[in-house]
Amino acid sequence: MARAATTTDAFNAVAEPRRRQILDLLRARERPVNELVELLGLAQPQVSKHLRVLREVDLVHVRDEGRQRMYRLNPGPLQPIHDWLRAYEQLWNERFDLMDDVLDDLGKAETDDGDDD
Amino acid sequence: MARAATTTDAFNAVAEPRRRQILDLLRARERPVNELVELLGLAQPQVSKHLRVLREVDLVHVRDEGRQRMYRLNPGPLQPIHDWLRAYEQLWNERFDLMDDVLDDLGKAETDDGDDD
DNA sequence: CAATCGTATACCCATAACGGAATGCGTCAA
DNA sequence: TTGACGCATTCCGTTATGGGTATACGATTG
Repeated sequence: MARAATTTDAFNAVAEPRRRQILDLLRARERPVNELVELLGLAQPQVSKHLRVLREVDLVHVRDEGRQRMYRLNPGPLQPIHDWLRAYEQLWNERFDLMDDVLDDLGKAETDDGDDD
Repeated sequence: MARAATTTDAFNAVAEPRRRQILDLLRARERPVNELVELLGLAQPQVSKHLRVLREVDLVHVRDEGRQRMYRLNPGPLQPIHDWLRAYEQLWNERFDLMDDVLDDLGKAETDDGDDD
């Protein structure tokens, strides 16, 4: 088996920096492929391919406008990532990092008061 | 070029579901590889390999305890992901999704009543 | 109608992931 | 010391990525 497809979910889709850039650019407003190509400094086919991935995980919506295709951000699928991170958020915000040192100490002290061994 | 290495950053490392599971398990407390193997139902080598990736992006710390290796969560590297998502968080919390429908309608109606074009 | 623009797709290549299986290596027990 | 345990590493095969380049396709223009 290989790595999970980039189109599996937002986690995989967003692991690619260029695709994050694209989403960042679309946060301001919808844009045609053309414009993304210039802003990213990538070749047009690569941009189209990244957009395809983003489309497949529903992170962007497309709208036909003449011969242009306007891409618009759809942030919804990012929410699961945020939800998953929520449980970790407190771990670095609080003083839980102090527990780091405590655990380290315990690890070194080990069987200080235990008669089990 | 291939996909960026899983050890490039936390984004890539946590794109893999199993690795997210491992982190979830380590959130409760530090655990030996052994225990993760049982809880995940994976073969031991695969778990060790996932742990290697997590180590390389510094999402876990290891501590030697006899012939066991205790793995402990280090949530810090997750923060950049959270930071990146912060800009999007408001987009799904607010009523911005209403704008979705409006824009969709505009896209379909297009030049229905507009002589702009 | 032909020519051109804006995009998407097809193809090629180099790279590496992930799982499986075998093995290496340090630690502890008898 | 020999053997068992806990874990890491190596090799294998399959799969798909992401960039490059060429091309196909619909829409607009002349």
